[in-house]
Amino acid sequence: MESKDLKKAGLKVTMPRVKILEMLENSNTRHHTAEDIYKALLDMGEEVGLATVYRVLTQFESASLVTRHHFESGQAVFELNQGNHHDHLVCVKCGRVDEFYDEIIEQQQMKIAKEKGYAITDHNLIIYGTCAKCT
Amino acid sequence: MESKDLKKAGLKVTMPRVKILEMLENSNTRHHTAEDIYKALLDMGEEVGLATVYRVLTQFESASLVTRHHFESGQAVFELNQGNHHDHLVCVKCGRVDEFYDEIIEQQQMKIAKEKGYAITDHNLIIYGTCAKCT
DNA sequence: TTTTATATGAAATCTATTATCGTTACATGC
DNA sequence: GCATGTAACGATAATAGATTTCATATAAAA
Repeated sequence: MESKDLKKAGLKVTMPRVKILEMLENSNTRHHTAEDIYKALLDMGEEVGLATVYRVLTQFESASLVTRHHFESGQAVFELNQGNHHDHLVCVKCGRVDEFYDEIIEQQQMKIAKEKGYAITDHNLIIYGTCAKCT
Repeated sequence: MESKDLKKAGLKVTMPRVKILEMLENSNTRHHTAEDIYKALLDMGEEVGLATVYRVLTQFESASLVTRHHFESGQAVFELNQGNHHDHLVCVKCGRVDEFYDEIIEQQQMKIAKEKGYAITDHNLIIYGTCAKCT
């Protein structure tokens, strides 16, 4: 039941919010642009405005329900926050996105930050390349 | 003498290109938006169009004279390629930017890309945190 | 020089996103 | 269950960053 998540985040349970959350949860891909979500909802016969999709995604981000990624395309990509941290591999040809988590890199980052006198709050690692299909 | 770099890159030696290169080399900050560069040139009394700044930066990127970074803000940031690859530490409080290079992380990235079937073209690692002064 | 291809600036265009504003609908109290 | 105030909505206008267009200017080859 998603409406609990919305209430918990201090957001009124409205049709667009529920539909967008549902769409994100039921989709088989994890990364979506605002435009993607908008079109998917239209295809499902839902009447939602594009402005609302942007608004709701920003609210979801504030409520830590989704994460906004800035890949190289110039358009923001949104991902549902379910569980663990991971980083991304992005194909520069077809746009495919893979995920990975590497303990060694994580630890190395901690070490570097410590050396430079930083207290880590977050980090962002994107590897760009051509995927197996596009090579 | 920068004109050699331009010729080497197969670019005609024109006033805007020379001025932009000079500006990047003489600036005390390493990261610039296109808009920044445009305004800096105007302040120096140079007549250069914004479109030209964008065009030239893109050409410089193709020629590996500069690197284009996509930070959180969504707008592109350009950095002169002088010497070696490095990644960034960004202070979330004061905006300070430090640089680092870590061989272990570099190698680990290669390994991961290989495992996932990717041929790396580039990567982008930003660690966010609070720097020593802001802690 | 003269020529020729390339680069330029100004303005138009495009794309992603945000703001505005009159209308609609959620949820709380009656 | 219904009224009512507040928050959210959708359509559209506006903005910001970046790119394209096109007539003109200019670097460098002949």
